[in-house]
Amino acid sequence: MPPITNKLIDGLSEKSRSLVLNRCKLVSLEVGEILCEPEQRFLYAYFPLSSFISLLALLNARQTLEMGLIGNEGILGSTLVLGVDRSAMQGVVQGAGDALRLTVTDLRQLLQECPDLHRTVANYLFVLMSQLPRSSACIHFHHIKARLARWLLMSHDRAHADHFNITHQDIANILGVRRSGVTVAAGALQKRHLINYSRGEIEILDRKGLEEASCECYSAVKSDYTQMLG
Amino acid sequence: MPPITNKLIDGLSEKSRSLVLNRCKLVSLEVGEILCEPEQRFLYAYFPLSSFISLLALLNARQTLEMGLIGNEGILGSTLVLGVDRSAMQGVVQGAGDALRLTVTDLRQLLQECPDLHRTVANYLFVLMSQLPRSSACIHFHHIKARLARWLLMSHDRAHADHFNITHQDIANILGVRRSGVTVAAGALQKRHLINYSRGEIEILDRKGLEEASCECYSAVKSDYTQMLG
DNA sequence: GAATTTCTGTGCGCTATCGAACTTAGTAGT
DNA sequence: ACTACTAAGTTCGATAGCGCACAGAAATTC
Repeated sequence: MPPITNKLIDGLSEKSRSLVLNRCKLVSLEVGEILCEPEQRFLYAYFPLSSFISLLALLNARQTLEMGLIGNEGILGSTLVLGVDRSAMQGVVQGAGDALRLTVTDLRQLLQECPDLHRTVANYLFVLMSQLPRSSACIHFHHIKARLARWLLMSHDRAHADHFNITHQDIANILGVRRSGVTVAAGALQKRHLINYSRGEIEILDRKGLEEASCECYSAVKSDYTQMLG
Repeated sequence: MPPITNKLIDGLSEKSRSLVLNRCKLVSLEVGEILCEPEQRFLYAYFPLSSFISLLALLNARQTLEMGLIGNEGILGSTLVLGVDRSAMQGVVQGAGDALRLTVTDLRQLLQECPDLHRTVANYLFVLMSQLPRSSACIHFHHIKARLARWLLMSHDRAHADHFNITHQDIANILGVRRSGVTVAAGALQKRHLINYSRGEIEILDRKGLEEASCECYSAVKSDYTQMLG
């Protein structure tokens, strides 16, 4: 199995890539670690490798909603291309694993030094914000089962493994629904042998089937991404 | 009554302001005019004056959702600071009136020439995208009546008048609900003497009352804006 | 191995909203 | 003045998801 790299970094010129990698520190992220808080300044940017990060909108303690996922196809902290070192959402580690960490000041400097890095991060930010309207519409118009299937597919892509750990309660916070609503939806997917789970461990059995159970939003967002970032 | 100006332009240095205004053309926008389509390139950016513009997420012909409003506090086309001349959403004129129009190429050049314009538009784009998670959560968790009250307040701010024109059907498309759902919600607000309407003309009678009927999202977004852009 | 905590399954009544239809009331056209 | 149209009011059954509560099952702690 080849080592997992970050696709944004992979796409850079050799020169930029080495400049970036020189400033990066390999860190290992734990599930639940909070990397940035809405409205507040952040100190580090992260290029996920095997880890992935969830972007949550927090309305209050009980009402939360995931607006995006960042895996090794992206970067947490892309708002720095706008010169803003604040995040609009909470960034919390959803999948444990490695990431490359940069300080905000280093990334600021690199964005000036490497035009291709600037271009890449700007494009990524645009893709990320383009997803938000789609996510909103999906959350509003689509049913829990379809949304759950979509979320499982997105996580599967970023987890680089057929199984990952998360409880129904955590999924409920991500989808903005009741825990028992997730149990019912997940039970339906399991009955169809699309997934398998027990006590916080989910296994993906049938991607094709999940894609059918999911709304079109999964493939729509995915093709948006490839169109913009190859 | 003083003439309505654009606040982003007002905040620029004299030099930048005149550079910008030299490239602008005063245009008058009609309700329903479509200024940009999702995914597609746009040719002009707009600084609304007395007009205002709705940003719609289009899931399909029947399912639409407003994600933001741009009045004289903003600009349509802010993604150009990312070097991207595509919009993530559909921009459609919601309030008739004037706007200052710029070509994409002119704005591109101005963003390079005027650092303060670049800073301003970058900040505005950040505020705009910060609103999206809040809007999503609001759409998902809050009731139609509160969302309608919020929308009326936001439109009132940008219409610079106590009455404006829109039908229940159009509001339904904005809120992503049935037309008759809007009728019921609007009827309740009218019964409380907060608004008055008939056949596509809405009058705001009691702002304070509307603020109470609305969710906290109205004031939250407003204070976000002033914090970032003064 | 007993006690406690965490995760999951399930049931029940409730409510906001839906989809669809039909009615009433203004407005505009000729 | 008659017609046609568009906007708004209202009803009705259906339903997805809610809030809440409780119970079983697996893991963890002591």
